[in-house]
Amino acid sequence: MSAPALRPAGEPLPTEFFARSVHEVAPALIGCELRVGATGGVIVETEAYDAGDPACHAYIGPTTRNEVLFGPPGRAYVYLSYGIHSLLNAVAEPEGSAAAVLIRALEPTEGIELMRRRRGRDRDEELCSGPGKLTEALGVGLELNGTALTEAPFELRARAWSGIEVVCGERIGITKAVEQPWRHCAAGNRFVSRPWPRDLLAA
DNA sequence: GCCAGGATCGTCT
DNA sequence: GACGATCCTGGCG
Repeated sequence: MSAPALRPAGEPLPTEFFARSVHEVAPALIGCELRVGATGGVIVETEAYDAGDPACHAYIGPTTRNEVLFGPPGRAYVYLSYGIHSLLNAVAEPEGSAAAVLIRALEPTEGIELMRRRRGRDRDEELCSGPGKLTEALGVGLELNGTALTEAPFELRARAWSGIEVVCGERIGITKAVEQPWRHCAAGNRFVSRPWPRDLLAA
């Protein structure tokens, strides 16, 4: 499987973008622009979950909850966490291979006033700096589970920033396979969900 | 500034 | 009946 060539900034991401290893898709999404309706921002933090990963919802096999993970790539997998927060993932890898990228943080760029109202916060750093926060700011709920990220209300465009440095480290908030360095961040970005540990490796 | 604890509910055992 | 891929608040220093 060969990696797609770099795309011009601002070009919509095609479905094939997601039809490769989740460990390629996760860092490639850093710097891409995600919009949902009138709101949006630049992706600055992601985490990869592959099918052989005990922390991945697909690890236990297909269920009614995780069936979207086993479907075609480029779809949104949205689920409820802690009974309160909707978390947004991008399904990756060819159909039948269940893997996904958790979108953990955005740098807000579009519809900031609307996001402030939805979040009840004013500071830009508090709008989308966490997986539960960004779904609230963007208005993403369970009803979008299974919809294509290449179609409305989603809009996903190629890397908006040039010369971005992506760093990786251990994932956050999980109890299984915590040692896997599958969290990816835009280096030095202040909109990530939390500062990364010292031992982060340059990727 | 840091940390402990509570909220809340769908999914799986 | 237990458990989260989380967030916010309040208490303490």
